[in-house]
Amino acid sequence: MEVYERGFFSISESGHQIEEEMDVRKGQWTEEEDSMLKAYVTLHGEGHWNSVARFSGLRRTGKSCRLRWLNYLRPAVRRGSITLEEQLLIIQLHSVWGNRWSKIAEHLPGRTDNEIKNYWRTKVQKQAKKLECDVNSRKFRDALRYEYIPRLIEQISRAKQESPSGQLTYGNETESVQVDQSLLPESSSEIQVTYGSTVAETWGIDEQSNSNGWLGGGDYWMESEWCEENIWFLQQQLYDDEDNEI
DNA sequence: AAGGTTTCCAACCGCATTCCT
DNA sequence: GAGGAATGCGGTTGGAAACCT
Repeated sequence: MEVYERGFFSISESGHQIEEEMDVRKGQWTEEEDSMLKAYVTLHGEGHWNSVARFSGLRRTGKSCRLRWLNYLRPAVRRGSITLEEQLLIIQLHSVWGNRWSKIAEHLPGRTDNEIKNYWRTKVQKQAKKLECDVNSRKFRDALRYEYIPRLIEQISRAKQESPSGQLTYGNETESVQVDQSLLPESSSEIQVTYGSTVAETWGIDEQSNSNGWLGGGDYWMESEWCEENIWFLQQQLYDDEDNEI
């Protein structure tokens, strides 16, 4: 069903402000609208979204056109599920910048702020809810630090070992990813997470993996050098992936 | 198979910031 | 510098798809 709403298009032309009232379309974009927008932006470039809305023939607001282009139609947009490296990077960057999604997105080539925000809300916040704590709480940060991140690193490492050529497969995807072994944590020190069993269950970690030496991985995840170094490294991985895809 | 529930993500909304005159 | 328009950002919502009973 098509949804239209009476609204104003407002653009400036030769220094004069022009306002025109017309029906504004809302809701899901059709293929036809997508190709109209794509064609217009390809021809005239990005920006001036109110003009795009007016002159492309689309009955959409400038805001809507911008969002559709940035989150979906832009050639650089990377589709598909978030990879392990990306998950790790998102968690790390979130610990640095909080909910500044666009800032985080800058470090994940091809990913949009919207996608990252959605990932955080649907995946990470869900885990916090299961643990009955706030995402910003100490308890949850520790759960990420001592349980989830080591597990992610372990998975990346395992995938690397299984596929020494650097070809990692996540679900249906095949990606060219190399993980620097030196960034992986040393064997476990003595740190114990008191609510261990609950957390382990929540993250889907079994007894075997709990005792394999990764969990409670000591101080490798401290806010300073490790973080910056690792963020840099993961970024390189992601940029490399992009190059390989071209 | 049907109906209910949950999950996921595209898109909207309002506010903040930047840009332009 | 002021004011208004354009753009950007983050929170939220709605609906389709997937999953469960």
